[in-house]
Amino acid sequence: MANTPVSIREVAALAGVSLGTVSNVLNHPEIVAEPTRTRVQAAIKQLGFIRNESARQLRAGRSRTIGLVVLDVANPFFTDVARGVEDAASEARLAVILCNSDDQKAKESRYLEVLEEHRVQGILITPVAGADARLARVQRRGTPVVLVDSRSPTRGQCSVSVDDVLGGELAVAHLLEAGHRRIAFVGGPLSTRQVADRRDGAIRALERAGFNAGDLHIVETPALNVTAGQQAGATIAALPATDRPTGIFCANDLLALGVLQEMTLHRIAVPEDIAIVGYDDVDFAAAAAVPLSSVRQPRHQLGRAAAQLLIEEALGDGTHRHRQVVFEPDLVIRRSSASQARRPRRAPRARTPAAEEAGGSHAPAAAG
Amino acid sequence: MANTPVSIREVAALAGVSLGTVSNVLNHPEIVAEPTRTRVQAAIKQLGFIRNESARQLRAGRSRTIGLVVLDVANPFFTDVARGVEDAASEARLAVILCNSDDQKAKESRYLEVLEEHRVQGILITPVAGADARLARVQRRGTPVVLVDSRSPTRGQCSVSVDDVLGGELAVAHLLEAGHRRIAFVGGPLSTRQVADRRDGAIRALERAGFNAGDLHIVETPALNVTAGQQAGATIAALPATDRPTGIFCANDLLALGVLQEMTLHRIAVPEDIAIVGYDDVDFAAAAAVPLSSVRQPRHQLGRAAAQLLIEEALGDGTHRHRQVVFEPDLVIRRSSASQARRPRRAPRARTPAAEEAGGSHAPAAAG
DNA sequence: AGTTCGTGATATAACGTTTCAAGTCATGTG
DNA sequence: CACATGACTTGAAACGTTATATCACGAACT
Repeated sequence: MANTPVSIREVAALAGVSLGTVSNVLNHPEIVAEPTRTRVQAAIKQLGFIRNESARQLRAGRSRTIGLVVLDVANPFFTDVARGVEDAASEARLAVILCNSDDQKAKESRYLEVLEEHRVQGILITPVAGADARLARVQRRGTPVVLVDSRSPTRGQCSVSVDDVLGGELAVAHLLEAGHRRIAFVGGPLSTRQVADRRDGAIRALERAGFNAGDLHIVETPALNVTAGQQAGATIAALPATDRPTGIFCANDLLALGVLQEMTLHRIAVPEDIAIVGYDDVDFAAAAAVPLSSVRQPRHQLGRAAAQLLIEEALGDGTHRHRQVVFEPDLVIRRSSASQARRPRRAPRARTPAAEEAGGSHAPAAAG
Repeated sequence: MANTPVSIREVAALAGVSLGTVSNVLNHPEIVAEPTRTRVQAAIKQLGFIRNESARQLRAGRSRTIGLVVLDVANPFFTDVARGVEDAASEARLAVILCNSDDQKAKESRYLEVLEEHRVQGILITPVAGADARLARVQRRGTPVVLVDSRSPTRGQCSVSVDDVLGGELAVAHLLEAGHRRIAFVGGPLSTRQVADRRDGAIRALERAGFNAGDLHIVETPALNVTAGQQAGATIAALPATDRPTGIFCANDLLALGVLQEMTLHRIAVPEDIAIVGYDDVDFAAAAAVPLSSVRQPRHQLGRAAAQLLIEEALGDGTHRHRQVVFEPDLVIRRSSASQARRPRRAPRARTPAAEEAGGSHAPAAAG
């Protein structure tokens, strides 16, 4: 059954040439005479010869693969990044080994080892917090590293990331422009870089509009999921209508959907009473009961750019300079934050009757 | 910068032993004397030696990796499968090369080639339709193949799948038990094996309950997404209330969410007027406006089992027999199909007032 | 005819590891 | 004291490929 794979040598024997010639047919077909070439190719086909990549790599010193280490393969953010990486890699005829660190230092470390052993061209990684020393060692040994969705503190490597501060600013500037004056930020834990950045962006937007940082009503959540959003939503709904924020910026879409559901439950109309903006623009955002405005990150591009930087560093002419690429997110406006002036056509039917009942207090009171 | 990686030879020189001894420290540490071993290990550490996996593989004949080829990395079904595969693989100290065929024959073919060139231990694949011959060739050349979420027609390889017929039967049996008599199936295209199987399961449930196949109201959709669900929902909502099905089984959760939204839009209460059951139990099912009942597939287990079969075939003692493993899905009952008898506590607040208006016709008329 | 090219094909030496037969050397035995 | 016995260690031969230097040979020149 498990017949030993055919080697270049057997192909050579069948074609009646030396094994060097077969190698040439494989790698430099133009230098071998036409009749010989076809004869060799026929032999390859007949025997079902498949190159042994290990032997090839051993000779070449490095493999034709790159490693991608993400925190969670199940997260759509990373799957989109992975596709971007894969696109760029396959253009350069490189294969991608996708590794899932699960945000665990031990798993990350194990995978870095595996990737180094495979002599990958380079490693793209969203590192687990505090794994800098480990990465520096990998790099020192000669494997290029590019950080994905995190920035290098030392500038000792390339990185690609998205400007989360700008994302937060876009979201809140949009809410302010729509006339909202009492604005809340829902998200947490605030120790997460992304969450903190988005909050800072929200504050920046407020300050640019003449408000103070203290005017942002912050509802910190323990996590970034729907349940946490529901809890935050309940907290907000419990506020007296006169104090309640009229615009909510959530640190991600799952939170936003939780908040949205809780608003519906408490008969607070979205967007009439409260406008909501999420973050990430997940597939479901557009398909939610009230289509969700959201800050979209160029995830695919992020992966592609990261791979390109890596390829430039690994295969380039040695003139490579480390770069920190920062992408700009953009805001996708949907019904959840549609300004009252231009209500979407379907609204009268789409709105729950609850919205009609509570729908009187449209114009949000100015709040400082 | 890109210093050449240190080899076993340099380690040997530093430790003052032969390179064979270093290899033994690496692979059979128990046979080398304690002082020598520690000396070698110190040298390894000092030089930052990393095994060259290519050289190792070249010697060993096969690599320590397995390939996983999926139709779509962004699909949560496959990401969960991938995690299962990864779990089982890492237990066997194997790395996983994850490839995304994007349902394209050419990409699949290219990746199979790459995996064969890497001399992977074996390949786990959800094949693109009609790629059987290609796979057979791979197998003939000695690389074990295990089919994931599809069954082997020839029984020439192992396969793992989930019983979609049973899933459909569970869903519809549940609706029947809750007293529904007019039942619809929403899904398509019916040429997809999974969709057809789920429909057949629905029919089986009906027949077992004494109905005919023709009693199933089939709404075929062009795709399995939210938009298609909304369209199907609109079609159903347009039916006169007396003819309208009271129980809907959707071929996946996205469709179900679309249907759910459309019901809300038309003020048809879920589950009071119409019960909905989806398929896949995606993350969002539990978090939907009305938490969605759904048929859950053991996705993680599917991947794990597939990897285990492959490992058994590739590394086993040669007594391997091909097996077709079929998992059983199970039904997760949530509010979207809660029987009227035991309404959840929150319902009175959660239901839209529309539900009250149309809520009179609870008891569905028997239909055949 | 002898020389020089040029075109193709060949033989050979790596690449870094693992394995295995063969070697060394102290220790205990007859 | 010679010798067998272990316990380690060593050296050399693979594994399959690619690159490089070499070689054969006919054509085109002196």
